[in-house]
Amino acid sequence: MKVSALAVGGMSAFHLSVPGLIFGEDRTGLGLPRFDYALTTQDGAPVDLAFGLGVAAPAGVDRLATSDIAIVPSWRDLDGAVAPALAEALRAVIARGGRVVSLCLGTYALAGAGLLDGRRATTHWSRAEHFARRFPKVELDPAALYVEDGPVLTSAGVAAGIDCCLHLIRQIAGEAVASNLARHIIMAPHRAGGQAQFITRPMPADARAGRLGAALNAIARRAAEPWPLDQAANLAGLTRRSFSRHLRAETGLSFGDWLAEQRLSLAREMLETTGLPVETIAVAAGLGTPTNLRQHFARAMGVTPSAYRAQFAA
DNA sequence: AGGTATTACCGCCACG
DNA sequence: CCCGTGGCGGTAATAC
Repeated sequence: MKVSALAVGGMSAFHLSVPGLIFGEDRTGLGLPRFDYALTTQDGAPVDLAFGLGVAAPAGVDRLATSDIAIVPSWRDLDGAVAPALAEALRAVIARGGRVVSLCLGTYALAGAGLLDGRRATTHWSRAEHFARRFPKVELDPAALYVEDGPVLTSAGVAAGIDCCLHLIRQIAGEAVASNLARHIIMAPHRAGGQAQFITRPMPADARAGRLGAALNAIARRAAEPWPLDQAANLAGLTRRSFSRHLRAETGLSFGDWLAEQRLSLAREMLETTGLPVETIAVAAGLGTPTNLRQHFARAMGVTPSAYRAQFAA
């Protein structure tokens, strides 16, 4: 699978590193496929990034155009037009059945290329107002971590960009592999796209640090069991009020939503890797009844469990 | 597909 | 005073 990221002059190397972290390194040991990953620039010439870093030997837009996944990790000229060659390359990716992904301000490039007209998208919150004014035809969701609409996937700040790339990995290689990779790069197991750009900590240090993090890990590991709020709070050594508050500050979610997310993750994994009936999976994932499972699936994923299974198998 | 019982959520405020 | 905490309780959501 061919994956390319576009570097533009003056951008931060940090943004540009995100796709490389996910697609550029050999992660076959974690169950990922081997990606053919490369950096590109618009004219194929080297560019200088911010802070004295640079890209020495990039490929050109033709490489971008023929990729399965084309990623634009940032963008600099927020008021200028997108070069026709780049716009054409991005459109070509979609025309060939590939996917175009933006991180952070990269959404400007996709919008400028006309890829987002009539579609839902997100970008960094600090530019939401400006973006909305410039691209009124784009349905901007300034609060989301990432938004998927057809072949186009857009995301918020850098940390959300990692969530977004993990989302791609989940679609490519499945829930188990994606969680594995998330653990490996010390991210929270996975944050759903819909919520919470405005959390206090973009890189959730809940990764095994602190009482809250430790408790959440323990609960996530046994998410299928019943977890009354008081019991969960107790495990963290907090009152229910403080527990709820900290959890929201950390993840942007209420405990109920957070727990449902963990259970959905279990359910997805079982749908992907087993042939068990939906009823069994609902019980085994802690979601109780198939009706309940279907409801959560519809809300979070927009598909029924069986459709998800079929889609994943394909 | 609707009704009910249970639980969670979160604004508010007093406290240290 | 500032700020995190913990309890209260009306309202909302959830599960079945």
